[in-house]
Amino acid sequence: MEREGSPDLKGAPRLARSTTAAEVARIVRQRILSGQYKAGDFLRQEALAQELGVSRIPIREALALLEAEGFVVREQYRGALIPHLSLREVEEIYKLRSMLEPFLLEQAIPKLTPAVIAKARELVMASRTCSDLNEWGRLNFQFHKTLYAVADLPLTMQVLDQLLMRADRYLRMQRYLSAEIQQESDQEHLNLLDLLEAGRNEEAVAALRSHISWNETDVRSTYEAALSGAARS
Amino acid sequence: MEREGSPDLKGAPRLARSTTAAEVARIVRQRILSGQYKAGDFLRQEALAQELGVSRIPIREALALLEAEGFVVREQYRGALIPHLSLREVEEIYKLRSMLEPFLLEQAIPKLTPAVIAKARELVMASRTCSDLNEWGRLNFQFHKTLYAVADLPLTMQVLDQLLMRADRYLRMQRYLSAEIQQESDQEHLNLLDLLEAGRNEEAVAALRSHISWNETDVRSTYEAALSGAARS
DNA sequence: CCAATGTAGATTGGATACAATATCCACACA
DNA sequence: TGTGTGGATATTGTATCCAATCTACATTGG
Repeated sequence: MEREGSPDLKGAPRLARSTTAAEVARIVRQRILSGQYKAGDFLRQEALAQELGVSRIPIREALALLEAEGFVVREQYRGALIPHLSLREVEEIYKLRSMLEPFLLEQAIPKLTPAVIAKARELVMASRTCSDLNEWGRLNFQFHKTLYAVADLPLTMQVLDQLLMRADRYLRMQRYLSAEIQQESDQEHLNLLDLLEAGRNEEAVAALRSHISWNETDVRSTYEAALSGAARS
Repeated sequence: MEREGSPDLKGAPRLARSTTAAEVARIVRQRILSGQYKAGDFLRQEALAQELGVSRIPIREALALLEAEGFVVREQYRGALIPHLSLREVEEIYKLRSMLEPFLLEQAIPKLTPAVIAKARELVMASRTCSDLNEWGRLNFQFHKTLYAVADLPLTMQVLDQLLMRADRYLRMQRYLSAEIQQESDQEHLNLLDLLEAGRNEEAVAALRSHISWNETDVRSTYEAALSGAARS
């Protein structure tokens, strides 16, 4: 009977789930992103196993996955540690995004169809009336990925995916402090779509660059404000 | 007694090994690169476990690692499959390298010291007198990574690391057909170091771009030659 | 009082055995 | 010839056990 919201995987639907490890990774990832698990915490295998109703084996595979994604750092015989956010990492993430995303957009533009742009516009509209933090982040991802997908560059997309997931930890921090940034972001997305529809491609790529750059500025200032608020190294 | 060369991990030295899974991943990765395991093959857990003298637990974690690195694709209830090489992936790898590596070199240049350049020169020299294929690839990696390391951009380096490992599968294919490409590559590396030492930084970055571009041309032509040799899709 | 040492509990890493589930393949059958 | 069914095979996951190691705390010596 109990199904939705229950963390127990035993009763989870057999369909719509690849492996238990992947599902565990998904749940733990969400919890790290949502702040339920905090930086500096160790993820205890036994505790996770009991809470999710699975054995330690898939937990360990999930932790391996999350390590590859940068969500935890595993130290031998000590456990899986959630790393602290760092300004250095923000700078790297945004530098890499500003290299990858304009490239992806450029490659995508010749293959863009009205249907793709319509789909992207739908995602922005949904994001504007979205109050849930997790959902907003997901829609944000989907927007970018929808546009880039037509470029058909799976490896590049895979690299970007991991960057966006990492960036999400910082984006969420920002959301706690200022909410109108979301509106600005959505507006910039719409503007980008308008430019693409009008065939003003170079301006669109420039707008994307500027969008990413502004995002970085926001995240950085939020990060620094958070640091000055709480005494930290 | 038996130690060197034995694939059995039971008797491996306790030092210089983090976890069994990481060691298994390292061995399997080498075997994929060296062609001992071929594209299209499935890696069987039980077979690997028996051959390496470990249980299937670390094997499974190793396969998870290798999947994150793109060396295998795991299909549920079917196993870990070594993916075929593809021209599309070559193009993506080299496009990404040509974005990341010049950036890394630019960031590294202000921090380069004579000691670092000397270390890099040593690596090229060693690579010139190196007959072993595995060793040559390792030296090649080390050369690039030594220069970039001083930029102190760990995330970018991690991304590049995975790209270089993937690229290695294609580089090795090339080596089977033409050996003098190695000499050319070494020469270009030396040239790059000369430019850096002379402080001709922009020329050095340009030389790196050209080096990567030439590499791609070589790999592509080798790939296409191999395809025309063996009938394939 | 403080530092070094030592010991006990907790935790990870790994082995083994076993159950459940899905895939693959060969063989019987229409 | 084409099809489908059952067993062999392989992966996925569970349960249990043990060794290696880390952490915290207590003890001891100065």
